[in-house]
Amino acid sequence: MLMHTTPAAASATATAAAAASAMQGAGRSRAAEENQRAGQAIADMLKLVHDQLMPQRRLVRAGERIYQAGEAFSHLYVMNSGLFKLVNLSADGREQVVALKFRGDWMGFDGIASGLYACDAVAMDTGEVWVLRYDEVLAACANRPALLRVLHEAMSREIARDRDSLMSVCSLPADARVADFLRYWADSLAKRGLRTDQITLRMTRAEIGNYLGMTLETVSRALSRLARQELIRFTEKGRRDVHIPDVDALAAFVQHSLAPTPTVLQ
Amino acid sequence: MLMHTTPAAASATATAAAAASAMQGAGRSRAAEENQRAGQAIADMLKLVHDQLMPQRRLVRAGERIYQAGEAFSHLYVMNSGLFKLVNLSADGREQVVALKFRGDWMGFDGIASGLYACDAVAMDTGEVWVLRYDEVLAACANRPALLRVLHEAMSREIARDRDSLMSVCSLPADARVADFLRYWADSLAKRGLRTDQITLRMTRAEIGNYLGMTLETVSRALSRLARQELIRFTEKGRRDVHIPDVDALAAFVQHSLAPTPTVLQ
DNA sequence: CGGGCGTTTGAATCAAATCAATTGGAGTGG
DNA sequence: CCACTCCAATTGATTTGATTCAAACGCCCG
Repeated sequence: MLMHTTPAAASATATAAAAASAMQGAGRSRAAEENQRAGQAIADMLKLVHDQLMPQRRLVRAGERIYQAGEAFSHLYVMNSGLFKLVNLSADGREQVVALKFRGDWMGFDGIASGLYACDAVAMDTGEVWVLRYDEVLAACANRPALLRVLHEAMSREIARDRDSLMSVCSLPADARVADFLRYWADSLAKRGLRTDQITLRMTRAEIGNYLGMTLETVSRALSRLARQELIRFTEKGRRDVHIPDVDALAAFVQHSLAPTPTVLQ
Repeated sequence: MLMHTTPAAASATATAAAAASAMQGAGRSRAAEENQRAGQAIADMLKLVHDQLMPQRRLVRAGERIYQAGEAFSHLYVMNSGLFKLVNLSADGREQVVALKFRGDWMGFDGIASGLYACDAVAMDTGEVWVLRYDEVLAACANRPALLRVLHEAMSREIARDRDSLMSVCSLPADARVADFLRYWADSLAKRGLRTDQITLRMTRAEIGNYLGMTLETVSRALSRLARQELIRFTEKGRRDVHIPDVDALAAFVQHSLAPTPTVLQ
């Protein structure tokens, strides 16, 4: 069983936590800076929305649905805290988690075109969402370019993200897909100023598998293999909490899983 | 080599085609109506964009790239004719077709958030795209709510479509995925007032496979199996042209490929 | 006519799904 | 506090659908 932690990787792992706070290496600190900028952008966006639109706040608990597929579209939602999943359902009853939403993300865009929401938005944790009437948002945007800008950025980000998901599902083997999922989750937390070394998956293996296009057993095996390679670690009690010693090592694992040796090709 | 057309499947196929053609009644005509409405909406949108923004026209030939991943974002593009693919590329050099674009579709949204285009937009056929400076679009939207509406609808549609793609890739076996791809293509043509019984795929098997997350051989086999079940037919010369006798039968095939018998479940 | 691609098809292999059994916590109630 | 149930998760054995490797075909074009 190939020991994947090469000396380089191991030292990277060991220093990662320290580096993040002490911010020693060039690449590392640039990533950290970028995350901080992103975090500031999210905070600024929330402040702008809050000040300009004075949204109604709504508290949600795990399992609550903010909107449902087929319902008439009327509102957009901005997450202030918590965690949501968006669940698409097809004509024949298949259900599929198509996106995860964190603080600062918008929900409901899928309903604009057809006038009906295309998916369910389900809270996976207690949290607070801001409720915005779409027509009021539009009205407010008319004379506030900054507001329109953040709205478009949110939609654009969603488009780009959905495509990354598609790419991951289409081109990565199971283990790498799970690794990429964890990497993305950690990244999302980092951009929001939260610690990334210890993340609590509020999803069952079945839900993760559904999101990633694989069975729950495959998710479980993939996690076990990642743990065996020390790319992740489980906390003593329970296996819902995942410790990620080094996000970069996870990212590297994803990259190398397709190109064993990046042969000099064009 | 197991003959895949069991008596049950064969009769189902046979009756599906008959039913669909016989069913000039309710379902069929409603779908046709809907397509016509969609076609009108596209035409209206193009007229609006044309009149309000007086876009610069640009003619493209197969293989030309309208924009590239990493390039600074500045313009949006609206397709007036032709066919485009959007190709994402990852850090490690994987390439992935993430979307197909037809007349009336917008391109470039992915660049708004980050300020850089996230993918390549490649023409697959000669065509005409309208070139719009994003800042001019925004300026024009300020006092023209209708323009803002069509812009948002385009983004919304893209989000919804991307999620449908993800769902298809995650939850359908290879044959159904190819069937769903053809169904979607035919549907897109129908919405644009074009004939759907005879479609010309301007993609190689390798490209289709890349888009659908499978190998070119699997695409080829899937097409052969669909042809054997008479869900599609190849024209005498060449196998780039696909004849779809009945789009509804294709859709039915997709639906039944997961739930053999919709057991009375909940 | 012959080379070069794109496609098809077959056979072997492999990764992931399926089937099945077991473990491990969280929660409940005696 | 322990026994009990229930559900999530893990792990193993087997099957299966898709990939890989390989060969042959058909078509377009110089």
